[in-house]
Amino acid sequence: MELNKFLPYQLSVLSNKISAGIAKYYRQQYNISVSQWRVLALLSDKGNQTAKELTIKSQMDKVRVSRTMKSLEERNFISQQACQKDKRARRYKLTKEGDALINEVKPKAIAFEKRLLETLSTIQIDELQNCLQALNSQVDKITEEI
Amino acid sequence: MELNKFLPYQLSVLSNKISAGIAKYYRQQYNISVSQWRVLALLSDKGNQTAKELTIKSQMDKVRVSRTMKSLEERNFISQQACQKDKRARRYKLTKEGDALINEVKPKAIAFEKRLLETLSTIQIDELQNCLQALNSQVDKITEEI
DNA sequence: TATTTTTAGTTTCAAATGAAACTATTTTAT
DNA sequence: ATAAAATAGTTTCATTTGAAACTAAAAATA
Repeated sequence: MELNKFLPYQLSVLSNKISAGIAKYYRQQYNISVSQWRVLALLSDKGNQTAKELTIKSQMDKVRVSRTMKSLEERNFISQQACQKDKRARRYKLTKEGDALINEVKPKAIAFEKRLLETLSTIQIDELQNCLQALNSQVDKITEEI
Repeated sequence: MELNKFLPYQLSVLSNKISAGIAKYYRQQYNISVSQWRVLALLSDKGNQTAKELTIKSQMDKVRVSRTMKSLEERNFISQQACQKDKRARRYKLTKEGDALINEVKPKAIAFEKRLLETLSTIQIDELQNCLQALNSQVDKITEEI
C-alpha cells in the first residue's frame, strides 16, 4: 500500500493545495480568509440568513461561523438585524461595502476555477461532479456507522 | 455563482469530511494523528528516510514533520540513525512497535478506502484518478504563476 | 402552566498550526 | 581555500482551531 495511491491522501493534498493557493491570493489582495469568503459568497447569493443557516450551508462549525460573523461585522462587510421569530438569532446581510467586495472577488474565484477546469473535458467535469457527489454520500454513510 | 457548485469548496468539504472521519477513528483506536499515520505509512513502505525526504513525500511542511518525528520517537514507534553523508540529517525507520502498529492500522485504512470506493465503478475510479492527477498539475501551474 | 430538553450562539481553554528566526552543516562561488 | 549562499532541521511566537462549557431563548413534555 502506497500513501500516494490512497484516495483520502490524494484528496487532502489536492484540496489543501487549491485552498492554500486561493487563500494566499485573497489574503494578499483583499485580506479575507476562506471562512470570510464563504460567508460573503453565501450572503451574496441570499441575504438575511442566520448564523445557523450559514453554518449548514458553509459546512463550517458554529464556533468558526460565529467568529467569522464577528470579524466581518467589525470590518463593516455585513450588518445584522434582530430576528423576530427567535430572539437568540439574528439575520445577517451584506453592507454596501461587503457587496462591493464580494463582487470584486467573485469573478476572480470563478476565473480561478475556470483555469483549474480547463485541463479537463466537459465529460470529465461532469463525471468528476458525479464522483464527488457519490463519495460525499458514501462518507456520510460510513461515518454515521462508526 | 453558488458556493456549493464551486469546485474548491466541494473538494475542501469532501476532503475534510473524509479526513475527519479517519482521524477521529484512528485517534480513538490508536491515538495517532493523520501526520503520524502518514509518516508511519511512508516508513513502512520504505525505511531509512530522512525528515526532508518524508517532508516531500508526505506533502507536509518541515515544521510539522519535525514535530511528528519527535512525537513518534517519544512513543517508540520510530528510531533514528546518524546520516553519514550529512550530519544535519538523520535516517528514520520503524521500530518493532511501529511496525506492529502500522500493520494493524493499514488494513483498516485500506478497508475504509474500499468502502468509500464501492460506490463508484472501476471506470469511474480510473477517471477520478485521472482528474485528480490533472487537477494537481494544473494547480501547480496556476499557483507558480501567481 | 411548570418543568425539562433542545437549540442558537458565545466564551474559554488547551492544542495544533505555520511563518520567521535560528543553529549547524553543506554546497557554491570567488 | 575562504566567503557567501543554500539546506536540514528546530524553536519561538503569535494565530487558528475546535471541543466543552456556558448563556439565553425556544420547543417539547408533563
